[in-house]
Amino acid sequence: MLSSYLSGSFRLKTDQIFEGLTAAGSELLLGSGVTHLYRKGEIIFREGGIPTGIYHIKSGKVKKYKLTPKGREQIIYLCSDGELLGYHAVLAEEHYPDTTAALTNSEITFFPRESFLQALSQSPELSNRLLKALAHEFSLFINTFTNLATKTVRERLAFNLLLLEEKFRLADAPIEAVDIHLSRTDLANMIGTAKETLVRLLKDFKQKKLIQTTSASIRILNREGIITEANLMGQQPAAAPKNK
Amino acid sequence: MLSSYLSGSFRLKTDQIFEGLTAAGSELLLGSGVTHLYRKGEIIFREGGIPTGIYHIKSGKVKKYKLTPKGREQIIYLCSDGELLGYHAVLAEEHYPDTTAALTNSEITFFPRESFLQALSQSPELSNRLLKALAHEFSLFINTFTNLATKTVRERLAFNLLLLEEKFRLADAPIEAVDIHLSRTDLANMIGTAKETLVRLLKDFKQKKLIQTTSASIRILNREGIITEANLMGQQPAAAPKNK
DNA sequence: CGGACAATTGAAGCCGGTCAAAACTGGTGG
DNA sequence: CCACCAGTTTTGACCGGCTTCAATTGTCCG
Repeated sequence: MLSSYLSGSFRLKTDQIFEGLTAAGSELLLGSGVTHLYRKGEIIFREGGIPTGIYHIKSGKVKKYKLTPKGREQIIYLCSDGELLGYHAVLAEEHYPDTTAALTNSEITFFPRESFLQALSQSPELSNRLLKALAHEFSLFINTFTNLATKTVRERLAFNLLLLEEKFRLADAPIEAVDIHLSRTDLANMIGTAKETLVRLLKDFKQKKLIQTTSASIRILNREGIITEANLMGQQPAAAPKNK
Repeated sequence: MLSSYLSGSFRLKTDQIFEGLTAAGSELLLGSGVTHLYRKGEIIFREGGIPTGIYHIKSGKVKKYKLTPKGREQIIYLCSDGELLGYHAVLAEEHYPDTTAALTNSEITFFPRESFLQALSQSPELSNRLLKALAHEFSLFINTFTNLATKTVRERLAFNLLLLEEKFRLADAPIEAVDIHLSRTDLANMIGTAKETLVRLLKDFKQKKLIQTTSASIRILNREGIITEANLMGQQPAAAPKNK
């Protein structure tokens, strides 16, 4: 149950999408990439824009978000190195549905639309991998969606801290030493709440010794406690269906 | 702006996914289908189940939902005739992320997993269509997600009424005579609120002559009014960026 | 050492959830 | 055809989680 929520849900399966592709088209694709450095805060593409290609994060972290009519950012997803960006819009032949901006300085490779589509047409394997990745993303997103719809802010915060811990964990680092490095505003916009509410909840978790905070980062001290707060399995007796 | 929210967002692009496919595999696929009648309320597949194939709705309507720990249903999407079900899980090679149940008596054709995958491997066109459909679904879902995260219940209700009006519109019927036929509970679970809240808002809309209700259906009387309630574009002056 | 921005705290009020009861509806059988 | 029952819808009352506005404190850099 719990594992089904957490496992794998911190990263999309786009990591190795280009790896080991054999068809001719994929070489063409890989050769056509241009790498560019984006500075922290820089926008990579904008909602409503016409997609001209896809992006691959070599290093760094970016946020995908949508601007609400009221001017708030709703963060939809955090991408980190290895992941692919902007291919939905190319595939769907639609404008970008969201905006992407760098959270940290990031190295990102751009592949032109045509090369991508050509590679796709010549490599059934690439096509299959993308299908699988998209379908997988979907089930993750459904989870996020349901959480948002049915959980309290406190529960969502706890849950997101667990996900973020995975996402900010360095390849070799022990899980005990993961610093979640994200501004209060961004974290609030991820969870879908106001900054102030977020701060108060963090304070509460801190007082309960569940986490440790500085203005720049958050670290989980008591994972079990956070899992309890996230209330991932509801609190009704696990195996007792109602009367009927 | 408005059109970008509404147009096309009432139905996924899976309608004609099987139409006009030429490759050998697709004939095999189509031949392998078995049609079955599901009665209102019947469950087609369950969250956590192993996907054994995909479903195609010949007639009727179904809801996709996730059961929350507290036992509530969060409805993720309504599917109507022509749409495809359950292919995400097959493609991702994962268990079903949600449950699907018939809202009305429905005729649904089942295609076994193997036939589907074989057709996919033999028909690049099918593969492309699925990619496009999935990518499109994504942008729709991002919209729904953002709405949920940032809008009030009242706004979400108004917005969903507009979408539902499209979905319940019969092929030839004028838009003025569309009856949205959905229980209060289902509608509440779609919007992500309590039945009682929903009822009170409907009452309010009714008093303002925006809609007309019976216990079994809802009809929009004043579309402009509902659009206003949905507040799709925020209310700040359209073209006046702040001071800076 | 300021200055600007981010984080925190305080206070007030409303939106929306929950519980409980009443009214209504559609379907059934006498 | 009517009375009845089960399930759904509607209404009422109450409360608590969150949002908002406003002011204070903290932090990072040039």
